[in-house]
Amino acid sequence: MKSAVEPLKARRIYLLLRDRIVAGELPPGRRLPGEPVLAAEHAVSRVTVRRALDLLEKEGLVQRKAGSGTFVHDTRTVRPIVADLSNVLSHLIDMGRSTDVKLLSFGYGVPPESIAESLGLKPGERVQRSVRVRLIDGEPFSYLTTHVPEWIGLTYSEAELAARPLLELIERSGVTTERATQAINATLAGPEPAAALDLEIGSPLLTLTRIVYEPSGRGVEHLHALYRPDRYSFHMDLVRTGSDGERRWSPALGWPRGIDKSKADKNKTEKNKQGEKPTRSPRVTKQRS
Amino acid sequence: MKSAVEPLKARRIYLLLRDRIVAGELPPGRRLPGEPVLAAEHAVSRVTVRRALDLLEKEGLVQRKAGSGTFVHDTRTVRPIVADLSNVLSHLIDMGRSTDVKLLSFGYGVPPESIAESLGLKPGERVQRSVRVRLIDGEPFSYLTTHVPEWIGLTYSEAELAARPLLELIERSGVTTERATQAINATLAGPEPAAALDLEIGSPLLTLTRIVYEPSGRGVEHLHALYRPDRYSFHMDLVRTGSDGERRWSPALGWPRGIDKSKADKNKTEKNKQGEKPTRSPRVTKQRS
DNA sequence: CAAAGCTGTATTATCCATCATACAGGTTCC
DNA sequence: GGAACCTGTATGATGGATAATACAGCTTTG
Repeated sequence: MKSAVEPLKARRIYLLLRDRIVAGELPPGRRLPGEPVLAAEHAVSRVTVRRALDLLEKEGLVQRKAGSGTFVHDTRTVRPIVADLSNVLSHLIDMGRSTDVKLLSFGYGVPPESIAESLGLKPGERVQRSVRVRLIDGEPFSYLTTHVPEWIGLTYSEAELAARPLLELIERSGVTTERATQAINATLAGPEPAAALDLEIGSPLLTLTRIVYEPSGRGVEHLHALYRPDRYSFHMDLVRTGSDGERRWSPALGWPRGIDKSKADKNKTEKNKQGEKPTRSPRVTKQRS
Repeated sequence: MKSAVEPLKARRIYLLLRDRIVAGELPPGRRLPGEPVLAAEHAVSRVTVRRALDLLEKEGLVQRKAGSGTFVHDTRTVRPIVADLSNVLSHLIDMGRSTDVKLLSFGYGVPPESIAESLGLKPGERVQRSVRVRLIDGEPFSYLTTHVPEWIGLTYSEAELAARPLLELIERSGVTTERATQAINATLAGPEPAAALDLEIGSPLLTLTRIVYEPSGRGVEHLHALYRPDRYSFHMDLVRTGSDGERRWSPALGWPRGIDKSKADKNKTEKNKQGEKPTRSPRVTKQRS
């Protein structure tokens, strides 16, 4: 029979420790149990424990000091970018950080059936396919694969795609975009995304699949996005709506400053809990839409 | 030099093939290249290729026929549950499927600092912590860790928690919930979640962290949820809003019918469940005939 | 300073995933 | 039927991950 492919022991221990760290069970600054102790606890050799700690260190979750110990790193310094549901990078703009785009692949052809179906294409209809990587401060954080019907794709050049948001190019071509559906999920990094995102194969990735429709109902863009979870995540504010019978959460439409708030608030609710009016975040929009 | 912990080759090839399948490059029904061909392509032995195919088969992505070949399975029969952003299982209700809850852990204590901070607790303030697993049709799909201030948690019993939604219990206690923030991300399964969700360690998971606030701004619930991506995903409809200068996507509040339709075709295959009981697969390491 | 920790590093032995190969049995097609 | 595929299964050889052990150098503590 097959012996199921089991993760390496080092990886096992890495995941275990990582969980305890991100769960807060091991708070920032705390010293981890010594390597011999960990080795005994998990019934592995010290070499294996060190491999696990190597991984944690490479991810910036712990910091090792020779002769002293291994300490949980203050992760607050390494925060992921925050995006709202519209995929707008919230405080990216405020902070004036720059994003670059690298175009990995560009071409035309007949798409796989699943894409054709979701775009509502006629059999054999051609699309433009592109693969892009987006970087922030030189570090890659997203891997985008897009499919656009050929008749739209032909209205802009390869260089334009690398320079401007795709949706802007689509709208410039005269198409009106009105409706979209998107799904968020998780997956593991295959070889190409892993290489492009500077990750190891098998790393976790956040996925977003979005299909944009024009009013007639035809699809005009199919986006498959992969995000590094340590550099990107989706945030949103919810408000309780509906009358008593059918209560549920709805996305807050007031504007995002939500995440920053949830963080700024914590200090506030503690110290001065008089209802200070939430300061309208100064919309310093760098105009990047 | 440290030889970095590299994923097993079998896993590598598994991920590669999986990507090509879900991307639609290998459409349902298509025969995969033969095992010897795959082995040559990836410069590995046939045994390793088989291990990769074993994984794909176990996930239902391919179907093997002795003497004939390995075929891409029609994945449309194995679709994840769909939830909107409010975390409401959309057509789950329509279809009359049942969800059960298993309570894995229940107790009171002082939470880790990161939780206390996000709930806005006073130092040393106690919380109720619970870990639950949610199942659909007997299969686990989510692993929920919740922290609730003690004064709220004491208003209901352990049994009630296992039977009713937590938020309902909180509101029953007299607390009004008004606002919440949530973040969606991805991670790898550690030992406990993996066991509870019937997954291998290192499987990808979708995460949702939600903090619910009462009007005064105090946190009343901290939820950390892990979802199996093959059984759960977030979907939403977006509409293009805003005037010309500042166009963006907003969540559509009207009801999703787009996604439901794509799934409405329930070609129930007979391959659903064999009589085998999934309780505990005896880890057969070696077997000689 | 000295003792007791700790991390960093090296060595050798063992175990397991992978390799290379061979063969059995089913399916497809001529 | 029979050739040419395919998957299923078994074998021994090999290499990399892990184990067990030892020691060096640093930090903290008394």
